[in-house]
Order: sequence, then structure tokens, then C-alpha cells
Amino acid sequence: MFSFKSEPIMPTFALVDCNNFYASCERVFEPRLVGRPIVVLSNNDGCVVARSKEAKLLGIAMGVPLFHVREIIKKHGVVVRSSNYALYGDMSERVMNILSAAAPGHEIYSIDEIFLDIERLPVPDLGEWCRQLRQRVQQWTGIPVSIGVGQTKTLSKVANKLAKATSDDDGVFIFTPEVAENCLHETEVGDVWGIGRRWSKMLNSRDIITALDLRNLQDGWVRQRMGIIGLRTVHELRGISCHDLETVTPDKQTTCCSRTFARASSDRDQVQSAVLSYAERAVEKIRYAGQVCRVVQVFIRTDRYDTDIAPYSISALEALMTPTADSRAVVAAALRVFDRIWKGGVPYRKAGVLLLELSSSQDVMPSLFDDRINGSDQLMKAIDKMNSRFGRGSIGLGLSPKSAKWRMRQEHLSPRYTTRWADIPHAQIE
DNA sequence: TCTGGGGTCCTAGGACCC
DNA sequence: TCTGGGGTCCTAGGACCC
Repeated sequence: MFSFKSEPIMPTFALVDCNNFYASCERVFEPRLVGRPIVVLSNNDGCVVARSKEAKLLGIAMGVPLFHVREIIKKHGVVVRSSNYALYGDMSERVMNILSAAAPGHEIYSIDEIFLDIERLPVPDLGEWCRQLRQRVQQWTGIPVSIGVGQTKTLSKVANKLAKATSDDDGVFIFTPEVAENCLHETEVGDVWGIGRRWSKMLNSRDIITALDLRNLQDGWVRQRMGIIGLRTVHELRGISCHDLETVTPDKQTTCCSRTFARASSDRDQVQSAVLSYAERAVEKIRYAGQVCRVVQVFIRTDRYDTDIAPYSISALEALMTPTADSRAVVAAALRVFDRIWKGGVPYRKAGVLLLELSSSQDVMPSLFDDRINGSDQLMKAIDKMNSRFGRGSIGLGLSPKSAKWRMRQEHLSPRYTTRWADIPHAQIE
């Protein structure tokens, strides 16, 4: 008889997550904000989308509307900032460059998170390696990060949450089978990656409170109530990896540009000009990604929070003859769709344009019947170049009046320190 | 008389993520 | 006064075909 010695289960994934990323970015260039409560707002300055530790301690919840926390902000002198994506995107790139160079494989998961493949990392002390990596990012970019290590992506997420609790000193947590039961018992089921509000509520109502409870459920029960996705999550909690590292970023399948208006509008011209400007912005995005689209979808809707009005939402789409990234073709299609769905007398609050069936612009077969796009590439390149040099919206199709009331509200915007010459920080020497 | 059933494609909606 | 934006994946149900 052979005797099989079971292989020791080795940790595989490290999840590195920037602490309070947007708030930390604001602090890098404005050190006086260190130690003060900061919140960063969504587009339109509507909701709180990021909070510093101090702001969290004041009880400001994630996603609350700004007007709900006005009192707290006033009373405690909370610093308020509009989202500055030019700054956050650039800072993210710097952090990711450092982290991705440190491991044999990586997956950038979001603007502030990256999974590292550390299964075969030849280091004697993994904890020490993590602490040094963390130190390096802090020193080179000014951004604090936390690192969680586990056998699956889901467990590395659990570990990361535990690491955050110690982010003032250590900021590193390694999830091992020895500590599994304890760690999962201390983790609320709703804090598990993949368990959102709905499932959390459903599970709690059945007395499944912790990640450990979830891990111990029977497969059939989970499959029936939470589908294949829920089952994968449960397996991952048991240390069975179901989500591989995605080292190549797959091309996007859809791109969308949508906005909530500052106030509802029934004015046809106003809503139309909003829709057309979203179409123009969406097509810019796919050009930047080297893609073309075949289908253009437009939607307009009322305010879904306003209980005084009848909810109304409509969308429609149009397939183009040739896949394209030409602003003129896409905007014209958006206009035709808009004309089809427009209905007067409705207080519209939100609109958007989706570009669907995206593909690489290199794979396009030109159509015999569509001769409009001759010279398209050069024209679009020229437009993009001018906009990148002189600022977005410098040149376009002449359809977006600047004063329209759907324009985005950004009353607390910080400078674009790292991506705009005029905003470069000044150092003062005394 | 008998009112099937399986396959595919599409769409809308629901769940999740950051 | 005031409630984000941009994605992915899965599933259920309808239309259609044989």
C-alpha cells in the first residue's frame, strides 16, 4: 500500500487594497488633511462614496446622500471633496505598477485593489515580505495599503478585512487553515465577497449570521437558493478555488455613459442635448479602448426615489450597419432612438447611452453600403487629440450647450495635481 | 381523437462588485 | 433643494423552430 501524505495547503492569493483610497489620494497632496475626517462625493456631489477613518468614526455611512449628513459635517468640520477621477486614476496606476512588479502574476481588480499570485513566491517569511511591500508602496506613493493572504480569492478578501483592522501598525493578515474557524466566525456573512444586501438579509432571516455558518451549509440548499454563484462563494470559503486569477483584462462588452440630472426636466431640447452629449462621451471611451460598437441603446427615466410621481422608464436600441467608433454615426443613431422613445409631460431625472456588441476596431469588415465613414479615423483622432490637449469638451459636434441644467455638479473639486500642468503642486521654501 | 417536448436565441430583470 | 456611475454574470420566460 502506498500512503499518501496530504499536501500542505499553501496560501495562493494576496489581495492588496488601498486604505480609504480616494481620501488617501486627497491627503497625499494636501498633508494638512492627515488626521482630519474627509469624505469624497459621487458625481453630482450626491452621495458619500469614500470616507477617511475619522469620517467613519463619526458615523458617516457609505453611500449616504450628502444632505443626510450635513449636520455632522458642519459640527465636526469634515472636509468634503468632489470625485477627482483624473487624480485617483493616475495615483492608482502608480500603486499598481509597484505591486504588479512584486509578484509573478497579478490581476488588477478595481481602481484600488489588486490580486497577486504568490503561490510560488520564493520567500522564507511571507508575512515579512508583505510588510516590506506595504512599506514600499507607502514610501513611493504616500498611499497606505492593507494586505490579506488566503488560499482562494474569497479568503484573501476575508483576510484583507482582518488586516484592515490592524492597518495602523501591521496591516497584514495571513489566513491559514489553523485560524480558519475563528476568522470566519468573526466575519459577518454580509462582509463576505459575493454576499450582497439581499442575500445577507435572506441568510440572516434563516439564522445564518457568520461566514462560518455560511461555509457549513449544504451544497444543495445553497445551489437552490443562491444559484451557482452562491455555491462558488461557499466553496471558496472552504478553500476550494473557483475564481482564477484573470491575468489578461478581457475587453469590455458594453460601455455606458449616464447621469442623473441636478433637477428633473420635461424639456425635450434639454433631455435630448444631454443624451447626445452622453453618446459623444461614450463613443470617446470606446475609441480610447480601440473598440467599435454595433448597437446603440438610449434610456430615459424618472426619479426612482420620488414617490410623488409615477415611475416611468423607457429604452430602445438601434443596430448600426457597420460597427463604428465614429461620433457622427453614433450620435445620429442616438438621436433617432431618442426621437422614437421621447414622450412629453414626463419629469425625466436620468438618461444614458449604452454602446453594445463592442469589438476590436481591427476586426471590422467595412460595409459596401456605408460610405459615410471615409476619413473617419483621421477626423476622430484629431478631435480626441484636441480634447486631450485643451480639456474635455473643447471640441465636439456642436450639440452640447454649456449652461444646460443637466451639467454635473462638482463644487468641491481638488486640483488635478498629477495630470494637468496648471494644477501641479507648488513647494514653498522658507 | 390527441394539445408534446426539446433546442436555441433573445431579452429583461435581478443579483453582485467597486 | 438634495439619493452615483459603470460594469459583470446568471436566470427565467417568451418566441420560434422542428
